[in-house]
Amino acid sequence: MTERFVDTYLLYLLARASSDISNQFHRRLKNHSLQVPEWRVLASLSDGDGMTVGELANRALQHQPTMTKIIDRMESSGLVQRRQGKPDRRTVGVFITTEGRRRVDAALEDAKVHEAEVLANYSAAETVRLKEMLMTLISRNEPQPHQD
Amino acid sequence: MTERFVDTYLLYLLARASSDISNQFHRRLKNHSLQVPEWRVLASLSDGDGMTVGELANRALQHQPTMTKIIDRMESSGLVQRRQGKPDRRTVGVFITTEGRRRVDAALEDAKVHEAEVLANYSAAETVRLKEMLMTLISRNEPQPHQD
DNA sequence: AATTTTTATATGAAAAGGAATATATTTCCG
DNA sequence: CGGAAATATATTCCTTTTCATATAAAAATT
Repeated sequence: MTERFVDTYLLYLLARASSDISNQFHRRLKNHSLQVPEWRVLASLSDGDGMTVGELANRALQHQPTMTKIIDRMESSGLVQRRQGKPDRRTVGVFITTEGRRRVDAALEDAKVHEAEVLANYSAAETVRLKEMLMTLISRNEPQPHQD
Repeated sequence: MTERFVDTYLLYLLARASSDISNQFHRRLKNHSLQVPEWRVLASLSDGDGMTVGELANRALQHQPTMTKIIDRMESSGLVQRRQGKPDRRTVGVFITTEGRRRVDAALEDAKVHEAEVLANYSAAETVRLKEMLMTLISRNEPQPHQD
């Protein structure tokens, strides 16, 4: 078993940790009859009062045209609703429906349980430390507004 | 700006950090005329002597049928080559070609430079600590062999 | 105020991905 | 040994994503 470049490459470690642990949870989503993009949208909408398509795309780490289509499908299946809200009439507000909320609530509980399991071997202090490191990494690497 | 569930959710922090930082690097890949899956495969193959399709799928965090198709495309464009190697004749070895190596070498240098930039504000000790935490997280959450 | 530039969302064609399954080979176990 | 189960890869069909661009509204410029 040779030592390979990617084994200590930060981007690989992040991608592998994210992928492995997310996949664990995604298997549980089946119990809630939710697809991954649906979960991401509903979780984002769960504790605010609506977001625009663009905000959702950013939150759910998707491109904007992808999010438009995800919202199309979720609107068809009654999980969310589009509604003009803001004075800026270019934006489109997306709101969770009663049915959407019903479906996401159980998944949210499951997410908290799953997170606790993942962190079961960590002390509270270690958990905080881990999350702080990730938040620092994120804030230091926020996407720059596009420029050529 | 309300505090939302996902803002402190471990899976979200991992996905966001991975996504933001990976996207930074993926923009640089264009300079090397490499697509993301091509980069992942070539980086995986760069310092060994061939891997099977299954090993590559695992390394590159892709499903096996997806990897089969990635290899199809990369073989067409001359970056890798399929070759039976092992005694187990079910497996198919994938090897980097001279052209593949030529293309990946510059990208590898760039990856190291980029990683150094991302970690510029971290001391050596902090860098080690961050990577160790990720490696621990990974080893504690390795995918279990499938069972029903 | 009219024109240009930027920003937010949507659309359409092409590419990629995913789930289920087929095929070939190997391993397991009576 | 011989058949059943398991494993590695490929294939098929269908869904989703991506890239480029269109459209509409707002902001900036003159």
